Amino acid sequence: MAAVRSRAGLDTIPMGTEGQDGLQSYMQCCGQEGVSMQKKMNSGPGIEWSADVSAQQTNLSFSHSSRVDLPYRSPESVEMDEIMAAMVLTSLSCSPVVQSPPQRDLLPGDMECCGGELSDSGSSGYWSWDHGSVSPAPSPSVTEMDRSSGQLTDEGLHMELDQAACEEPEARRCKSLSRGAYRCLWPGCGKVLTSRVGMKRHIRILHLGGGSEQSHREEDFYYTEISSEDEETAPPSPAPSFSSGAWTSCSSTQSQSTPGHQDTSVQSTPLSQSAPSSVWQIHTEHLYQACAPIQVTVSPGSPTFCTWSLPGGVQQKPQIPPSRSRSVSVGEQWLQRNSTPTRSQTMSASPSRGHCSFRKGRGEAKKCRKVYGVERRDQWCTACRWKKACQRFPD
DNA sequence: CATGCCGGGAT
DNA sequence: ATCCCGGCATG
Repeated sequence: MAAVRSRAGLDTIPMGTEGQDGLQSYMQCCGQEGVSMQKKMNSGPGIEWSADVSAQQTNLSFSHSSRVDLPYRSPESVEMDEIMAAMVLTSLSCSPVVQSPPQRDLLPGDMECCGGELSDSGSSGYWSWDHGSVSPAPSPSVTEMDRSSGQLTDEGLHMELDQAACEEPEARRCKSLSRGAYRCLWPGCGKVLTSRVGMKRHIRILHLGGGSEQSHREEDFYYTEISSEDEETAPPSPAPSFSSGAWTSCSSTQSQSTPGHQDTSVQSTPLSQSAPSSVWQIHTEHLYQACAPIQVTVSPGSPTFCTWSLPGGVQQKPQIPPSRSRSVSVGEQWLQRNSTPTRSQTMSASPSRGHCSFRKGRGEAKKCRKVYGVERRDQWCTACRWKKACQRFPD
């Protein structure tokens, strides 16, 4: 979500109000483009530069994306002049080679650890069962970002994530919301730390050489945040996903084919996985439909894809009261071995439960009403009593 | 018209 | 979640 928002929202604009934070990343990401920018702003002879502006801005918004939501704000606000000065400084000292490379990377580590959190995010409603992996809607945005921001270069990212993870509480706080890493942009450095403070210190000591007041501010301009908040929503496992993009996000390396193609392919192979979910959903919509017969059929009946365990919700209650007459049990048995399998498969074919309300013509099977008659309505199956599709004598 | 059951409301 | 019913489709 955040990614999407930020993508569109050109968060870089409000740099004046954001202070250093906004600016810093702005610069880092833009590399030499920053130069053109500042030149222009300084009311220079911008003819030569003006051409860049548009392109630059687009780039900007992209690379900068993940910063927006950072709760962390540098307390001090900086004057425009100061910012400009810093920009010049940075742009001059940084070679394009160093700046251009990795803009935003996927941290494999981060991706792994996000699985747990998601798994329990079950919610009410139909998809309660595997929600964690299905729901992460934001994932598509990740995909887009990846594509748009060029290649994923992991160089250096792996370096200090572990050690730095325990650096500063403050950084932790930030991390909790936007698990970011910070990459040093100093020419030839590229060091990555997970803590902002740590990164500052790194820059101050190693690159700025000392702890002068001046450098205190400047270090902000020499690192960029590599946010991984995007990835954290990506499903770690090959879970079924109906929203295109989820798979892409967690398989940036394995999925080489074009996105367009994937959409279709999802229907074939992954469908085998995703389909059941829809089946569950459909069958559980009304408990009376998900009762004994269907239950029995679905879980063991389709070994192909139903290896997963059913959630408690699907466990049906003993639907048929003990007081059932003989004919009742017969009907159920018949039902169990006949209709249900066909039914479930048919339904699974339709991915969306939405309007699969094709009314099958009136079946030949006698329903409870006919069998027992209205006068013995209490012997009907619950579905029939509720004027639902008869579950005892399905068609 | 009788029947089957979807869609939706009530609790 | 459970129960019920209006109303439509079908034969």
